[in-house]
Amino acid sequence: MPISEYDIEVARTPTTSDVFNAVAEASRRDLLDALGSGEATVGELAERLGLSQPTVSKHLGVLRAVGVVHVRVDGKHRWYRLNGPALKPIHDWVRTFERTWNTRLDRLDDLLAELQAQEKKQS
Amino acid sequence: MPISEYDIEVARTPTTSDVFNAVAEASRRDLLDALGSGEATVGELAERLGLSQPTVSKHLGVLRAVGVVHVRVDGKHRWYRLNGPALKPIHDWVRTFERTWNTRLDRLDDLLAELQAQEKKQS
DNA sequence: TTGACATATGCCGATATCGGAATATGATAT
DNA sequence: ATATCATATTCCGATATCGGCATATGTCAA
Repeated sequence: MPISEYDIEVARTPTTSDVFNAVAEASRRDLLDALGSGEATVGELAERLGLSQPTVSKHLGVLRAVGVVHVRVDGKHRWYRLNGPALKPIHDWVRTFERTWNTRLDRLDDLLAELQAQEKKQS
Repeated sequence: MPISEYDIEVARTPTTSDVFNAVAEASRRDLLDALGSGEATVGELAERLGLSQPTVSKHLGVLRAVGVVHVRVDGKHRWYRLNGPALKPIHDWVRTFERTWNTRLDRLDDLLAELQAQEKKQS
């Protein structure tokens, strides 16, 4: 009996369904961290993180599917770069729980400390 | 040939391995959102979210395993409550990318808006 | 003790994951 | 045209997921 394409069974949620799932894997978080310092090539990332090339390509594929990285093709190289804003949904969600570990004043402290650090840098 | 207990194969990362994995599932995020307004019972949560009782119990089990919820036993009821600080690792990680979508001034705006909202509430 | 209620647990089928190995695709240089 | 380098894709085995359903555990009340 042919299975209808209409009744899809959702067992595990695909990693490409949203950013939360994509980022659940530690290696993928490592990749994003590595891309924080700028564009990088698949080979570079593989060496830096000690992962095989296919593994890195696959992980980048997932990250690309949810839009958290972009690619720039350059000859036989592919430069991957971070697309931070795609992570905002996570930030926004977790932020609603911030009050449970931080008071408003704590956050003000954080902000001031940061401004000071910035001032130092620019002087 | 008997398989040694020492060579465990890690295919998919278990949802109980860390908070990131636990929170990857949308239903579990919904549960945490629901618990944001205070303690709740398994039955209450099941009805509020339109999930079956076993499903809720299992999800809460995962959330409890990573410490993001705590339980209080009360007769035949079990009151689950949020343990926000367990979400901090997520916040801390995603925060390092905040600069990619928010400028310092944007965040100052956010803070001020929040303080105003708070003032309104207390007046 | 028996029964009703609240929750946890076990088993199942369908499915998706992850890394490894092999191979395909694609671009550049000779 | 061919060899080489960089990356993507496919197939595989082992494993974990998720919801449904049935059932076990545990608590209170009559």
